[in-house]
Amino acid sequence: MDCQSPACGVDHRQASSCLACKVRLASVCASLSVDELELLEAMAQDATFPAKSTLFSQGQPAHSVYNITSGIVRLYKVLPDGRRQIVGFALPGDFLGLAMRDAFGFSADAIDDVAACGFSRPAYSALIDAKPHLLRRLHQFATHELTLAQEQMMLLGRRTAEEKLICFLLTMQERWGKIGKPSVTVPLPMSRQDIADFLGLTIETVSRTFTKLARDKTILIVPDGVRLMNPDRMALVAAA
Amino acid sequence: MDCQSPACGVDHRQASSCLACKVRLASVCASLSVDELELLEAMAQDATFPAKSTLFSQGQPAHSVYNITSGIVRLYKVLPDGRRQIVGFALPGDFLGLAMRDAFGFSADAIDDVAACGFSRPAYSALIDAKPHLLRRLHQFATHELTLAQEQMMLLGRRTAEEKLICFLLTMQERWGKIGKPSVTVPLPMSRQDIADFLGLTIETVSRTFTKLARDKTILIVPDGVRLMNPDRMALVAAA
DNA sequence: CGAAGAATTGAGTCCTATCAAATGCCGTGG
DNA sequence: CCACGGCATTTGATAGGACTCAATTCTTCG
Repeated sequence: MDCQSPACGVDHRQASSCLACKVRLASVCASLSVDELELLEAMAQDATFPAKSTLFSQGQPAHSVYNITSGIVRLYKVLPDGRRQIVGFALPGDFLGLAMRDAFGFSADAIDDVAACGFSRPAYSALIDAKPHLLRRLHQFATHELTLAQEQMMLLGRRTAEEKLICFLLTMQERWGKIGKPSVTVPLPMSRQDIADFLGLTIETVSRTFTKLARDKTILIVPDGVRLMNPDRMALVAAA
Repeated sequence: MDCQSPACGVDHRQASSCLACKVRLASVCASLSVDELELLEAMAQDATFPAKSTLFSQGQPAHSVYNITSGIVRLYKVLPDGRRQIVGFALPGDFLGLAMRDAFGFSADAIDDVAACGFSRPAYSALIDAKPHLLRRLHQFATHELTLAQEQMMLLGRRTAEEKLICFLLTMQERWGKIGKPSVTVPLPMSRQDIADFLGLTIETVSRTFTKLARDKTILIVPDGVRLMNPDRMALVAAA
């Protein structure tokens, strides 16, 4: 893997055991057998990205794909005048490299310290050709992402600021829950600006809406997150 | 194929020749050999849907997948209170059935008269298992859809009404162009309400924006479509 | 020709954006 | 330990773009 980012710390030793990988069962790798995992380890390059560094940028040739193993990544597009839309947050277990052809269609920044399992495009292609069940798994991931994207279109196009924020918090709770941290306290490592750019709002509106929900006793704002004080009422608002 | 829709006219004869299919090369079927196409013909069910009829509804068990061969379909989600978001328009060559698990995640209506090539889920699954290159093709389609969805998120979250409409018109021009109808006159078989629900606007705003663009001499409004009088200026606005 | 639906136009309002200022939060260094 | 500087966040005041409600005009089609 030729790492594109100056911030990228490539570990040129073999990836530490895939078998022991904490996110394996939640990732695309869940479709692989023990033998295949060993094969994978030989091809994978562990990479770490410090908080606020860039994994890759929109338009850059897409040399690698990544499996996020820890940390959180923001995926975003920008217009020439600077307007930014975050198209998703990648959590541990998520795969980066579905929606790109030769060049990346969006940029990706590490929000906190991120560890990822990288594969060069050639290695990735070879792997796909050799392992149809891996392709099936990738396709499952792609269709799942597509479903999420459609849900997000509904949110962006038709929901109010308060609904947007509530849906976002419930979605994050569910996503953290799926990777082993179910709790009414939802970690929010991203900034208010990130949340705004994900929900199609301004930072001020996000802040005001947080304040309003806190006054309502719907949520409790805690350092780097929120506690959901009334998930049922929130679910009612989110109900699709 | 058990057709779910009362409006659906299933043709229980074999599909008329896939080889002669006008949209084959633009569809998922482009990945198949002549032999495989013959196999496909045996499994496919031609179906027609009159204008304004429903192909399937959100939440309904997904028994079939479809290849659109003619006409245009709107794909949309609705909230309990009636707010609607169109997540896409399916044109000839497009495949319906990527983003669903057991149930359809969105509804689909024929806008004008639609012809489709239907496959039952079991037949579809069997086909995927037997033909890895078909799966690759489907995966290509899925990632392409994902890229479009991300572009749409940018549009819905960060663009103004005028930009939304301009981007929409250019996108439709390009899509019609790809299936063999390149022209500065862009057919718009869908209603203003459909366009509004696709762009996250109201019908009034869409109408006003059309009028404004026409006054600017940027477009010329014609029956069931528009003529782009200044594609360059439009492209400048759309530039991402 | 007339009815019904679709689209346009008009007037006024509201939600969210914008501009601006104050407050809070940390990490640094005296 | 605490003052300071820089940044993120919150809060306030105002403005504006899109929405809402309402009426008119245009199409389509029996």
